[in-house]
Amino acid sequence: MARTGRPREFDRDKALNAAMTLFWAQGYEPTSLTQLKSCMGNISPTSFYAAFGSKEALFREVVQHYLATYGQVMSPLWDENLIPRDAIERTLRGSARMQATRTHPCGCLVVSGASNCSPENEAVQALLAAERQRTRTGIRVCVERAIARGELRDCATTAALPDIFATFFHGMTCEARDGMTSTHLDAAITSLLTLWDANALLTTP
Amino acid sequence: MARTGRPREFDRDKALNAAMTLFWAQGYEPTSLTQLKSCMGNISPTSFYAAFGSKEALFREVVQHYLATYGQVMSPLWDENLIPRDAIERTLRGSARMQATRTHPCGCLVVSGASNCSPENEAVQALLAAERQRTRTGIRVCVERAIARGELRDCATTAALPDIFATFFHGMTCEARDGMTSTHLDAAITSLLTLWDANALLTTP
DNA sequence: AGATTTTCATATTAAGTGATCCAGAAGTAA
DNA sequence: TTACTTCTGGATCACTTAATATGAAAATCT
Repeated sequence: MARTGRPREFDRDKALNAAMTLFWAQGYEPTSLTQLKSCMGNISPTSFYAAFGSKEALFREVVQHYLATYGQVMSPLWDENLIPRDAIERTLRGSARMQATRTHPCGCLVVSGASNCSPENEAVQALLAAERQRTRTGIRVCVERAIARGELRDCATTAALPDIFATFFHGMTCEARDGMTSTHLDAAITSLLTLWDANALLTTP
Repeated sequence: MARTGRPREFDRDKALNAAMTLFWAQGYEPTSLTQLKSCMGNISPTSFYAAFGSKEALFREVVQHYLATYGQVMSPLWDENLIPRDAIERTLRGSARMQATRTHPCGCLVVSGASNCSPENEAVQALLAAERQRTRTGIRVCVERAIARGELRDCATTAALPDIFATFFHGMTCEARDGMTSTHLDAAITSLLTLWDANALLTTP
């Protein structure tokens, strides 16, 4: 990108990662420019704005970076090569493990990154809301695919499965942040999936 | 309380309710004193501090008020006269209906009231975290009581039930705020409870 | 009445907010 | 070298934050 001129003295990727950690832990609004600049390597305001544009632009970049890395635990949802049940199980277990890992802030950035917002930052809130909606759609598509493939009965219980999984999925953020371990979440997922199996249809091998 | 002196010109209860609505919608930190004073009836800073002490003191009072009113949807959890399954079902359905009602902000204040916090407001965050822990305990006690009463099998699946219900319960806040209707939540609860029934023991009538 | 108590409106505080300006430093390109 | 581009540090911007100070207004109590 910058082929000429004075080279940047700080590592942009490291700074982005540090910002992600801070936003992840505190959320968008409570995180101040002062905190950000500090954790990004004591960079100056000028350097900050030259490199990232604004606080909101940085947050949007952080979200993209999060989705491309930690957020990939949800990629099974969109993998049509996987059996639907497998896709959902992998997503839930992968998210549980990721969200409860203590090497970074707990919970999911998309769920808790901008949950408290004043009216002037509605756009930031909407950004994450849209991403959550995408997840719900992915879950629903998986369940519908399972029904279409004859792996799941088409009944009232299975019709509610997408909402159950989505609610449980988003609830994990609260639990992980409150200290629930990956082991506990995993056990809960195991039990929750018996709800799927109780409505599964036998497929001839 | 105030028997003598100039009487207060604004309605303290109405002001508290208005503050609750604002905190409920935006969360603790993004809600400014200016917004609060405005929605509480354009009261002056002096009146505000005389009546409520500080922003944090007001929030604590708001939480108590919330627990004493809207938060009562969880009271079945502590009602030992109820059959455990009934206690949990009433709590879930009552919360779902309350959280999705549009006459006030969606979701649960205890879950979303201080989810984004800077370090200096950890105490506020801890206040709500403690309340959520109380809920988890209530759910767990219900399940354990059901097992002790012989209404639920004592197995791995039922051991995970408290965590499932708690995670789902806290997840409802995210769903309700994102627009999920009471009807959808209710249907999800119905299906989720089949997980209980699948592990229920027959009680001789 | 007059003393006391409490609330009110206005102005103001110090600190923090996100964001910009400017002069100089440190590179590349001719 | 000289011209050009980009980054850095520090000062500063206008604005908002939560919280106070001051003095007058409005009630009760003696």
